[in-house]
Amino acid sequence: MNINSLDLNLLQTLDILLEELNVTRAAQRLNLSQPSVSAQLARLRTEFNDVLLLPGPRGMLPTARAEALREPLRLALEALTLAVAPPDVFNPAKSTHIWRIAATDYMSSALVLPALKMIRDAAPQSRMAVFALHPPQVTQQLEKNELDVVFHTGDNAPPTLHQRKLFSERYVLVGRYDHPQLQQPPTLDHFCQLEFVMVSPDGGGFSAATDNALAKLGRERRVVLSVPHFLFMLEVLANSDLVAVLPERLVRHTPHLLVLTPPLDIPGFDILMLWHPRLHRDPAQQWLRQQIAASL
DNA sequence: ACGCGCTTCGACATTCAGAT
DNA sequence: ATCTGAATGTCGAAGCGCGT
Repeated sequence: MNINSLDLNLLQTLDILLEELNVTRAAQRLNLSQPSVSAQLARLRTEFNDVLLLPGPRGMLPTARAEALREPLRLALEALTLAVAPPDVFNPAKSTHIWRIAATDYMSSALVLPALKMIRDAAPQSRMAVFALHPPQVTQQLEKNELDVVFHTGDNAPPTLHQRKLFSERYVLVGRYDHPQLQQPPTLDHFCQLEFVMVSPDGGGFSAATDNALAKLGRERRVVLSVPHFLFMLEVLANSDLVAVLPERLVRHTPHLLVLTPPLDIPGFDILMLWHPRLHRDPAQQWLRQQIAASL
């Protein structure tokens, strides 16, 4: 018996033959002609080196080898049928899935937080793991099935991944609510005299989109503090006279901060949701992506 | 003898993989 | 893209064994 040369359809035929013990009825069930099933039985006999079914009164009688095959064959075919069946419709109420999402702390605040309640309500037994975003590694992480979904800015998104634009973000000027220099919307001159804190995810950066926009006007600002995380920046803003230019969604639920429109045009950015083509049609993953998009 | 069911055969069609 | 050969299917027919 060489499993590589065995036609799986022959096993299905044998299974039905062992049930019916009648070649004619087996042929009817298989939608084949009786001679075809007879020929398949002949091939099965060659493969198993056993006659398997002996002609008897009103049908066939199984050999001991055929009897021994009956149960394991049935179980194997059932397992195969289950394995190749179309995936079940995803049922969030019963799901114990662990969702794996990569995001910056800003994206966690803007995206994961709104989606969390919807996901928790609909799939209370599921869990969520948020990973730090490392843009150069996301393609590999998705390929290795280490992540389900990645939040990414619109520029430089890997083209091999599926993507959905979630929203366009704009920048706002933020400082503490009683900041003495923010009680009136600042002019460009006042803006350039403020002292800024900024986020540099890679650490140590003192220039960002705001500085590029200022440079086009021949102006510059004073960035006196560079931090790696948005969370620490919010603490700095609330407890000092430093100000920051931040994505609007980061501060829309922060009560003790003043949020103003900057006195110059700073190009915003798009936020995308990225996922691997392998997960594109997965019902559970489709549900997760729907929840995230619907929560915005 | 007859009916039933299995096997085998021949002729032909279809599908598929491999070669060109 | 096309050709070729193998495998497998169909149908119809015939032969065989067995039970009635």
